[in-house]
This record gives sequence, C-alpha cells and structure tokens, in this order.
Amino acid sequence: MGLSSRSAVAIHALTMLGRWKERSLTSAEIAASLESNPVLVRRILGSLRDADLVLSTEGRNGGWSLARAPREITLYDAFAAVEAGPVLSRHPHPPSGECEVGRNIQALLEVEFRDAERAMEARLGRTTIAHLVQRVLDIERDLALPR
Amino acid sequence: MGLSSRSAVAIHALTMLGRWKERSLTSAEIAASLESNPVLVRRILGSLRDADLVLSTEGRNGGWSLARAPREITLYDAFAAVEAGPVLSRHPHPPSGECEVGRNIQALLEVEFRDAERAMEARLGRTTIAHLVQRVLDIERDLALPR
DNA sequence: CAAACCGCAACTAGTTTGGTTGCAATTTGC
DNA sequence: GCAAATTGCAACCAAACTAGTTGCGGTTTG
Repeated sequence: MGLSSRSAVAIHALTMLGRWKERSLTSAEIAASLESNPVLVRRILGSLRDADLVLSTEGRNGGWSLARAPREITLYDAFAAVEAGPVLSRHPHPPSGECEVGRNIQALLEVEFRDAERAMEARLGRTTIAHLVQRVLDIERDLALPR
Repeated sequence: MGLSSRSAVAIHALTMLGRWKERSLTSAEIAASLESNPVLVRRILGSLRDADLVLSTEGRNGGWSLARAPREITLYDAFAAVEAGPVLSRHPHPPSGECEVGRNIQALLEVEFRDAERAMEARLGRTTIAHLVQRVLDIERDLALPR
C-alpha cells in the first residue's frame, strides 16, 4: 500500500463528525471506532483543523465538529489536508545532463504525473462527506428493515 | 513524495530503450543517465521483464531492449509493472463493528479510492513511450536549430 | 478542585527506500 | 580456452516514514 493511511482515517473521522453533527465527538470516541488511539486521531484532526475543515474545543465537554456543512467537504479536501507531497514520486535525484533522454525526461514526466494526479484528485473531489453519511444511513436503514 | 520513484526510473529506462532501439543498452549505460547504480537499474528492469515489457540478454554484448514497439507500451504499463499495491492506502486495520460509521466506511471508501486510482491509471495509460521519445527528439531538434 | 478534554514532544518497533557490495553464471572476442 | 563484459541474485546498510505509545502540561467546566 503506497501512501499513508491518513486519508482513510481523516475521511472516517469526518464521516463520523458528519453523522453526529448535532453534538461534538471526542478524539477517544473516534479512536474507538478506528480501533486506534486518541493521540493518533488528534494528530490527523489537527491537520484537518489547519485546513479549516474541523473545529476543536478544549477542556471538559470539549471535542471536535465540522467547520462547514458535510456537503461542502470533499474527499479531496480531506486528502489534501493530511497528505503531503505528490502521489507519484519523481526521480530520486536529477538525471544526467549528458544524456539526451536524461536531460529532458524530468520535465516531460512532470507533466504526465501531474495530470495523472489531477485526474485522481478530481475523482476524489466529486464525493462529499454528505454523500458518505447518506450512504451509511441508507445501509443502516436497509439492515433495520424486517425483511 | 508518496510512492517510490520506481515508476520514474522505469519510464526513464524505457524511454532510453525506445530512443536507441536499434541497439541494446546495458544497465550501466542506463544507470549513468540516472546518476544511479547498475544493480538498482537491473532490479527495476527485472520487474519490467517479468511484465514482458523488455528483454535481457546475458554475457558479453548483453543488455536490454524493448519487448514491443514503443507505441505499444504506456506509462501505465510501466507503473503497473514496478509498483505494488494500491496508491491510496486503506485503514491500517478494520474499524470497529460497534460503530455505525466504522462498520460501513471501509466498503464505501474502497469504491471511492478504487475509482480515484483508476482515473489516475487511465491518464497514465494515454501516454506511450513512443510519445516521450518523440518529444525528446523534438526538443533536441529545436535546440540544435541555429535560431 | 477534580474530571474530562485537547496539545504537543519524545520515543519505539517495524517497514520501505535508495543504494552498495560481493559473487556466481553466461556469453563472446581474441 | 581464457579474460572481459555482462546479467542475476542475495545480503547488507543508513535514512526516512508509519503507526502507535507515553508522559505531561494547559483548558474548561460540573
């Protein structure tokens, strides 16, 4: 698995905050759902707060909530907030300028890789937290039906 | 930078093999262009050979060449040959089944992430080694012009 | 004032990455 | 037939990154 799982954790947390947006959730509650650890969750929520996607309040009864409506937060927003650097990594160091291919390939590859990354990001940008919350509610409702 | 730079190295090597497809290149020649190391290059070319993109011959005058025409090899082919596993990584371990979000998010996220990865791969699949070789030749020709 | 929170730094174990070393096997020119 | 030029492959290595943990200080509130 390529990148870190921070995006998955961030989207999971945002979906919880969207699902229970009438109250605030603690990092411990979110960590319980992730079978993880409150500190880890706070690290990621911290990045989301830096990106103005969530708000935190300190002290007793503190916790986390969405900074905007769930339909105004896309999976790309979450991804961009927690994942640093390009997805496809470039040459470890610049190639040789002596070689006809070496001295041109970096710029050519940059265009291709950036376009490919943008295609992925565009797809992530088409789904919002509201979509995921709705799908969770739909599945849970169907399960609750008698038959 | 997220993934490894193996894709960049693989595409660089394939472009060299396409540029000089009348002869075979040694791992040392390719390593020189990458300012890297023949063993590292052979490791990556080995994966490309496993994917039937290149051929190697042993012994004196041995080396590497393309197994198909440059226009029949896409950047996605190179990417798929050397990069293992998904680009966007999933939950580090399954979330809690106790939580309404936890027990549904994995499947929902899987769909989103797979679609996003496919969008990226589709974009990589639209450029071939022949395209890159042609662009290298075009740039070099322009540079050679008097004015 | 104590309990329930967040914030943050330091630390750990495990994995991955890019790179290196050493050596065996293969082919070929002389 | 032998030496040189190659690939093939395993064993390392240091640095970086990942997920997770511990410890502690600061803030809010019942």
